[in-house]
Amino acid sequence: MSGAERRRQIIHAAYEVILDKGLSEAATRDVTRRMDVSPGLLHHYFPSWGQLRAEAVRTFVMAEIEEIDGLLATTEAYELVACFTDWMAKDPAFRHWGLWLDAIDAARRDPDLAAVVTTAYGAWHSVIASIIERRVAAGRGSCPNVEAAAWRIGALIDGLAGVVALGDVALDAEQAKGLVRQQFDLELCADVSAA
Amino acid sequence: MSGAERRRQIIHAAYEVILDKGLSEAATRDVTRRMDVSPGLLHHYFPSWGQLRAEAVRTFVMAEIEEIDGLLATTEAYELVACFTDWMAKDPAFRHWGLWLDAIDAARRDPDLAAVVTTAYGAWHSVIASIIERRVAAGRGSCPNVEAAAWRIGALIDGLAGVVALGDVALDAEQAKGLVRQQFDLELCADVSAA
DNA sequence: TGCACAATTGAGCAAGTGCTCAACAAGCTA
DNA sequence: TAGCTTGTTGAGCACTTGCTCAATTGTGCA
Repeated sequence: MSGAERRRQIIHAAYEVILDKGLSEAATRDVTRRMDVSPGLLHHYFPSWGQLRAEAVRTFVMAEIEEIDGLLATTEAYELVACFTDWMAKDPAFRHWGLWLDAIDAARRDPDLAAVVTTAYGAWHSVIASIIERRVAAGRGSCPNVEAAAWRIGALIDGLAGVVALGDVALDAEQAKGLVRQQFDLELCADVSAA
Repeated sequence: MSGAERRRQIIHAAYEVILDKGLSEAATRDVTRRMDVSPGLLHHYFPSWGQLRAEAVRTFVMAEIEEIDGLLATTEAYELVACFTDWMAKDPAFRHWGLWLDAIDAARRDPDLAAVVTTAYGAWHSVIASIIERRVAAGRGSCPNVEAAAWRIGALIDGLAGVVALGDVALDAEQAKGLVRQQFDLELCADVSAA
């Protein structure tokens, strides 16, 4: 197998392991075992587990953002919010948010991950801001401070993801969807001046 | 030293270690080393590290909630939001949110922690709901759906805590404070019907 | 065919993990 | 004083962690 292909395969296996066991409990041997290769192979391609971990998070978090970005690009303005919230809650257990929540948490102690999360956060912020801008441009509401609104919606989703992914009875994916939709409504007709 | 006192001391030491190293990296030996006692002592008081960990999180998270609850109890209605946001951002680096973010994240894989987080989340939700209710009762705004508003504000704060605690330049504590204050304004004069 | 270089192996190391357990110390009761 | 309970010790076990490295395999070029 070629070097580049193997590299990609390792990143993918690492991603799956992290999704299963969580960032902090995933181990190098989990990855090699899943690929059915020797434990040493991993370090032939990646100098350290930390770097592979960050690379795996980067690859798949950015892929998710590109996915929703592409989806929104072919969506009419009046359907943007519905499209966005549907995508957000595509898994009823919010399982695809696990990696992201893990990454935000671990980034506080891992500089490699911090860089990844910071970049992703910027992209995420842009996606939300562009939804608001397109809706305003289409004459469907006004928004006095798009930046602030985008920050609020982004943070709201992260927070909701934490509760829903908890799997408790308190809040399910559908309710979270509703709450985010209402937030868009609040932001798109509000008259609150920026601080 | 009496058993009960020693127990409390261990919980406190565990809390400090967790605050330093994070939930997933903190170890039993860190706790005993910090107390300058033998590694075995810990298991004389707690059957497992997981249970001590959950107990430490429970103790200090509930203490935080009682703190803000007590603070709000002696606050006039028109100052409630300011009091709340000041308390929320009492540390400019949001360091006191680290344990809470850690706990939410780890709770997905740790049933003991899940129970703690669920309870705390309920209390947290009540604190926010009561702020809204008291402001409405004082004639300072209306809120068509207090439950939904409280969920949104709670999740918003968790999400913002994640960004701010990241320590990046993107968003600081003061900005987070402003965003939460604006959210209260949005919720307290909005006319969005519940889903 | 032979050589070179890459990919791959797997034993193994040093460090760290939670936890056990026989032994010891200290204080209280009988 | 003797005995018992309780707090405390620390060596040690079985296991996992990331990572190393000499040895081996395999593939493509000369």
